[in-house]
Amino acid sequence: MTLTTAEENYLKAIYHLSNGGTKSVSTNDVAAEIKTKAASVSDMLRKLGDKEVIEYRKYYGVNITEEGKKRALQTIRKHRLWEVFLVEKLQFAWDEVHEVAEELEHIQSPLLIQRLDSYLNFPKFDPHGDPIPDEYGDVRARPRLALNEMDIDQSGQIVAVKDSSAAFLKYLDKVGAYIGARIKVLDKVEFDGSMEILVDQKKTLFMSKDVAANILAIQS
Amino acid sequence: MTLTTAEENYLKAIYHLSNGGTKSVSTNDVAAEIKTKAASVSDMLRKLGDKEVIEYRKYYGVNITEEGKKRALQTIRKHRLWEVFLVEKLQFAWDEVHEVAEELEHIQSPLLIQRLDSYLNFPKFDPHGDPIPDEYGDVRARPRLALNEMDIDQSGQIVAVKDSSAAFLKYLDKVGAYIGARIKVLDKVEFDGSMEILVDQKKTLFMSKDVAANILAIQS
DNA sequence: TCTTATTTTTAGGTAAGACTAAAATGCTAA
DNA sequence: TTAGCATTTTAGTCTTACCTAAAAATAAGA
Repeated sequence: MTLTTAEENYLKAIYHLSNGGTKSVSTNDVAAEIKTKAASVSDMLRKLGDKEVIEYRKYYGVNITEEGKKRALQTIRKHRLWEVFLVEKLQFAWDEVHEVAEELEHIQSPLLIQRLDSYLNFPKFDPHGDPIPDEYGDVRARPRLALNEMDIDQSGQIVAVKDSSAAFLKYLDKVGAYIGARIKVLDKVEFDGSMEILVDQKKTLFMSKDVAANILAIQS
Repeated sequence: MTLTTAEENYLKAIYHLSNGGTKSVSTNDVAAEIKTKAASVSDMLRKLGDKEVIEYRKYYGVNITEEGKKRALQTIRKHRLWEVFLVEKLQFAWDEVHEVAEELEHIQSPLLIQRLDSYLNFPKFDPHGDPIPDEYGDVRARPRLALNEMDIDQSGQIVAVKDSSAAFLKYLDKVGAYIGARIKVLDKVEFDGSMEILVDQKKTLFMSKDVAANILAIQS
């Protein structure tokens, strides 16, 4: 049973909103995520329920099924592999890749994805630091913490951002932060939570608590 | 003004059937090419006429306009660049690329195509030997002739096939011929037009006139 | 030229995926 | 426990792209 592009997009949205399938999701939430109207979502939920990728009880929101989770992860895998391709091979900036990957992820060809994966050397993370599921939908997540949770003198590496809006990504680029950057916490201001961060052992960066909370790192 | 995927496919079909815009095309021909019904084609022709990419006179078939030609060539350019990518970078066989390229050609991103072109080193021909239009729609064609038109002792290089059906491509692969192969005509049998061809200075190949007529080469 | 055969178009219908407006359901606070 | 509000669903349209069947236009042969 195959899914249309629209169905794949709904399923992906439900997967994300449900936190990887751990909680149920309301019609309105899906509508907001997909930027469509609740009435359209109701229609689609009935269809996805029929296809058994979600469990749908009218008026009570949806839960994603195991099959649905698998499908969503396939789409996410394709999206993230294309992002790696765009950044590593075609020199896209990491704030330019999302829209194009959103189209590319719907190309139907298992062979294509297999070959792309191999061509990119089986990457485990996309340019935003998000993990790439393997072809069975397994994800090997790294423990991460937000920068504002790190203590003074701790070192690590930026691996992801929470808010990956173009605006925030642009801001990071401008101040010289990026996924993969090696960082060290030089100082934390008690009363407002703002921080002083050493980037790549040379540049010093000041950031508000809000910004720090949006940046995820692994410790080292 | 943008075209939908279906509209792009119709336009491409009309471009091909009209021999690059040199003759007009009938509704039935388009229906056969697209594998749809004449009634659906009539609908679409009206729409494409409104968008001024074709000139449509009811009951008299269509002619592609300059704007339409430009659009069709853009799509062909994208298709062929993706084919090069699939064969050169992802190790696809040349009889496996068509379907996937058919999907990839509809991805909307001028930047993507520009970067892909550059990444592939601005190829001028696709894996089937067909020329890749530049971003303005210009094509630099090489003079080619069918193998059966070549004389004994003439040398050249296979650059394309007329019938690029999977069956024919598979057959060529099996006998050891391919786009790019250096060839020399060793013998031509008068009464049935069959030929003996030396491939890559080592392998000798017998082929019927029909097969030879399907293989295009440049002389050297 | 007129009748027939072929091609093409129109008319009317379907399915997907969106929409608006209205009805139904569930939740909460009095 | 029920009135009112928020959420969700249903009903009815719209557009795109397809379909079949029937009508109209063109082309061809006697």
